Amino acid sequence: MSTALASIVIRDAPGASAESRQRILQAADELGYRPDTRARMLRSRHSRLLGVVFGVQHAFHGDLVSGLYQAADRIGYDLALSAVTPERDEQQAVSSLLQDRCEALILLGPHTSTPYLAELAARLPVVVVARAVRHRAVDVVRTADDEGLHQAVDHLVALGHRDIAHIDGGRAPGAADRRRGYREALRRHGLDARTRIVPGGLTEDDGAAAAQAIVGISAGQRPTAVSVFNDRCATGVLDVLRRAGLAVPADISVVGYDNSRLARLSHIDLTTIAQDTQQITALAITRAVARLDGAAVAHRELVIPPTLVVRSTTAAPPADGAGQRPR
Amino acid sequence: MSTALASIVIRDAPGASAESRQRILQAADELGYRPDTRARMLRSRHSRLLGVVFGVQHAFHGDLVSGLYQAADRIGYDLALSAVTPERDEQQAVSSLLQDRCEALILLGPHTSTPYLAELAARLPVVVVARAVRHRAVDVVRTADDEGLHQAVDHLVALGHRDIAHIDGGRAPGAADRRRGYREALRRHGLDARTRIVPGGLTEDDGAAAAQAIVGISAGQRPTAVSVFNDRCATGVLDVLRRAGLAVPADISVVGYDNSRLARLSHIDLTTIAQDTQQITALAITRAVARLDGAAVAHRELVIPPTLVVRSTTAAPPADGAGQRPR
DNA sequence: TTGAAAGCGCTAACAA
DNA sequence: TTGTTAGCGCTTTCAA
Repeated sequence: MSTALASIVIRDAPGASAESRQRILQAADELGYRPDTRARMLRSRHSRLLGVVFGVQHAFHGDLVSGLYQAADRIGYDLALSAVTPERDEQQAVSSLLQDRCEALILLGPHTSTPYLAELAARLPVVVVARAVRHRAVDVVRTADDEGLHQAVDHLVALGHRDIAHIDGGRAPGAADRRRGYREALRRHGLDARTRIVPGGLTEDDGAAAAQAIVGISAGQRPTAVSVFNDRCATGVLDVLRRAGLAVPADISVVGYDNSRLARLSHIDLTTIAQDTQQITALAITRAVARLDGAAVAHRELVIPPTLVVRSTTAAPPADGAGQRPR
Repeated sequence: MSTALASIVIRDAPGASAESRQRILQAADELGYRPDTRARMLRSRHSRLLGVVFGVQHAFHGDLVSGLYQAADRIGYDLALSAVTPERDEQQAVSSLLQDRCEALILLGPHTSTPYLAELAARLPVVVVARAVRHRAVDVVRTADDEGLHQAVDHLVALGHRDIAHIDGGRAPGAADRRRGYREALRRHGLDARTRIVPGGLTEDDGAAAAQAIVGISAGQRPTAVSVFNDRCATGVLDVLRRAGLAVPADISVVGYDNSRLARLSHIDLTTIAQDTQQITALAITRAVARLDGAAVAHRELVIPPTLVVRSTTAAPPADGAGQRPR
């Protein structure tokens, strides 16, 4: 039995008889043989390894990573994870993946500059997830965030709300699109004049601060509904509103964004906009592999529609119209 | 210039003149040379790579991963991350790391059986973090969880509480020790008779359910303080208590565990027991490397004392002694 | 269908 | 201090 023949069998490649196959497989099993990934990669210039950069603190990235593992597994690719932490920035995370000889990079909600991403994309295929990037060399898979806010606003308007505020995400990936979606939706409903954007952010604390501002508004002037940048921020909002004695949704409705595990918790039970993580992750993997295979790609940017998930933080505005005219 | 000389310079190994050093470094820079980690590992039988298995949904694991990166970086080791997700179990996570030819494994709060861990430890050094494992081949770095609950109970007793319940973590890593610590501390204060353990778990939902049970107790019988398995579970508890109209800490005090980012949020501001993640991660890395170097190890298990962090969810019990006698 | 031989990019041992 | 040589464990020709 030559090593070459063994190689064929182990890789499940064509060109070995059924008999040899069985014998080699059995021997391998007895010896506890494990192919050495490094040697294999060294020789075959083809690692079947996709690098993923994610934020270790982001619950939503966790959901994406789960989906990526599944999608990669289905087509026989492996994932190399590299975390962004408070002390480890995206460039460090990327550079460790490059050393691992990944074939392509998948970046979750990266904050790095477009020029840097472009430079990276010149070296290997780069797929950015959950953030818009305007550069012809960078592939993007993201949710139609403007559409998400249309749905949120439409839902609230259908419930009877006229005074809807938006707590935004500042410079976070996706924030600009969501802000724009909010503005457009209000305009479509002829509510432009009531546009109110409250500075927020990604975290619970950002939401808490924004909610303080809203609580500070006199009852007659206060919005009857708030759409919030993301679920995490929305939980901060919920907490502050309730502690200030405002009932949700009786006094004020709240809509989140992401449909993260947080939103699904029974005691939070947040109405939110769900990003289709299964599809997003599947497309990200497919796209990365398509680039590796040199396949032609029709659309550089894949924009996935989100869906509204109604839970218990939205309802009709107070019957006395507390939010619309002074009592 | 031979490749061997170049190798010496690139690795920053002794044995090259300052002049060659500079010339080679400059040439490498111009060519955009990056050493191929795989080839390097293949040759040197020594990957300087430590495998880490973590739960992608665990905020606390995120903190640990951050610390591990820092500690590994300091001694020139790299980390290979492998996530446990709802669809990817620990064994899968481990086996992908083995293929990557990691030199040692660091497992964060693993749920796998001791026999499996032992089998693993027979192949390469295994350091388990944040869970007790009784096996001579497996190293452990963990917090003195019983001590943590002593501190929580001591703090509450010092504030004047006599009726203190514990919402436990079931079969989660560390839960048994915390339960025991709670029991011991009550006994030490002569409060054995008031021992009350409420079934809980790791998640917000588990906490919410446990809190419902507490809310259901008639006011006179209700504990005036609760220590909770972890911060995540405690946030569920807080939410349900407050919604039921119980003020925290005025009516009831709550202590969490972990000092995770969650506890530090301004609107939660949870009194909690801090695990020393910096020290735990540093020791985990040190220990793994010590095993690789074949160093003698005095104590297989490193148990780190936690510290109490007092925030705003604990205070003296209600003046009317509502929790101690029927009104 | 099988085996022999070459070599992926690097490092280690040795010789010059 | 530098260069030569061999080989890590695998895959890939190519010839038998």
